[in-house]
Amino acid sequence: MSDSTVRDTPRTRPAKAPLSRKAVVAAALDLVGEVGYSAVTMRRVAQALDTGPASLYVYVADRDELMTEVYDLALAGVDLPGPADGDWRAQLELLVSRAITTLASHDDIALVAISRVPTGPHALRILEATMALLRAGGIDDNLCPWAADLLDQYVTSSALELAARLRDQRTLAATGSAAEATEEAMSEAARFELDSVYGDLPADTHPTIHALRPAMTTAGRNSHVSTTWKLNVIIDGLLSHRQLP
Amino acid sequence: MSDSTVRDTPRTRPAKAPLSRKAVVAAALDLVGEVGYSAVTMRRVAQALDTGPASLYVYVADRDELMTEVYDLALAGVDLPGPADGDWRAQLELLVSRAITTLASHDDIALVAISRVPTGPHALRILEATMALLRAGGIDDNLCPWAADLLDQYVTSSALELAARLRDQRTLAATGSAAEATEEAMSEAARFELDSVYGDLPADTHPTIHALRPAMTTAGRNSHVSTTWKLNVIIDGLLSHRQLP
DNA sequence: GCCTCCTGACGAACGGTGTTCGTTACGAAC
DNA sequence: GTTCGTAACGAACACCGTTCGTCAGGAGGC
Repeated sequence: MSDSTVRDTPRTRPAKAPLSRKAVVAAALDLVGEVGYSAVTMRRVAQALDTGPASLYVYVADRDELMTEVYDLALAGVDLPGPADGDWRAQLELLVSRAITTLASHDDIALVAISRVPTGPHALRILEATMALLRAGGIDDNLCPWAADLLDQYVTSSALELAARLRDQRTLAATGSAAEATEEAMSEAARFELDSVYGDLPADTHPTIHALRPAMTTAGRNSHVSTTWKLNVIIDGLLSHRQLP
Repeated sequence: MSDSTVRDTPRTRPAKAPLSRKAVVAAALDLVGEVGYSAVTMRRVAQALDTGPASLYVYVADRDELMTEVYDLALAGVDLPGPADGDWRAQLELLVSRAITTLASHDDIALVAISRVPTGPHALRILEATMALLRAGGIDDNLCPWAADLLDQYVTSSALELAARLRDQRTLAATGSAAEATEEAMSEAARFELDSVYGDLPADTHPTIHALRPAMTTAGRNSHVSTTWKLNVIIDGLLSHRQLP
């Protein structure tokens, strides 16, 4: 960028680690964290690797395949709980919340899992651990796949919800001058916006929303406590459907 | 396209109903059903209305706003259950499954609801009905918003899963020569693909998946029975968390 | 009746996207 | 030393969302 005395021909470039599938995927994952999922373009990935977009297609079929790999690499950051973390239920809750926070820390990468059943090595590693915990909890063998699928749906959608919240927080922190952009302040802003929507609703057509309006906003959608509450709802539901009908 | 004798100037065009926000949104919704969510471009919407892309921006701020409107219009197709449909639980199950199938019939339109809390009139109509049913089921007032949020997460993610399955079915029906593209055959194909993934897994690193392999595939991921099972799991979980902790 | 003004319509263009093609240049094998 | 397969890449294609400046046609004032 600055070395204007030396021509920046490919020959004068410093080291330039050779391209590889792993390097491409790793660069894309970093970029997802920096600029966001939808802003990760083939051109930007190439630029980060100091090459042109066409060069990426040697290692990756298309953007879809690249993002599928990025998704699995993101899941590599999820540590599996062990016996030291408590009984099966405590471990399952820990695994699920770790998966959610890890995925959400990479923006909307969970979008990859929404139309596809992930089959990458780390996705399978987590699926294995999930089903082992479910079996330990006494879920019927024939129901374990469904239960794991339900938990996966919950993980994916919660990760996307959390990612959207973090993104809002970040953009608000960037534009907000001096006002705190803490979770508190942010929730307050979102709460206010939603509250005005619910507040404008006529009481005769939407009586329940009207009556529950205080609860709708003070509860704080998407807060940590609501997330754990929802997960406990699902696990208890699973326990009451332990056996085949 | 064919009338080559008459110049197709704007002046010679037949009727051309005047543009309007409703007309734009309706055209976009139709297009979503025909070509799929991601293929609905401003240019295609404009073409369907026999105009240019720039003309749309008089009625719609950008593609995001258009799709948000399309989402709510899609929800207009969801009929609310009534007392004739059974008790609160039967009605809630009916409402949720109707929402899922309706959304999924418009491809990936549910993507709109994933980063945003929908606040359109029909979304609010359905939220009102959902919370009323939850209250009828004895869910604590302070928990109703969380419960509704959980159900909404389930609806959205299930709609996207179902939409992906319908899309696969359609493309398979288009390419498949004479082979039946029934749900059975399709499931079979997807099952085979997944089965090979699970089958290649070494038993020592993934013992649970290995042991449960028959259940993982015969169960038929995403089948109707698994969907209703999952919904029942959630509702029973909600019932066991009726009261504030 | 005429003129002005305003607003919906839209052609053209900008900057970006994913992807492909044809050509290089380099390293290994013979 | 020559050949050859292939990674690298510059250029281009067909699109995309969006904006700008122009144009036409109807409403309102004189």
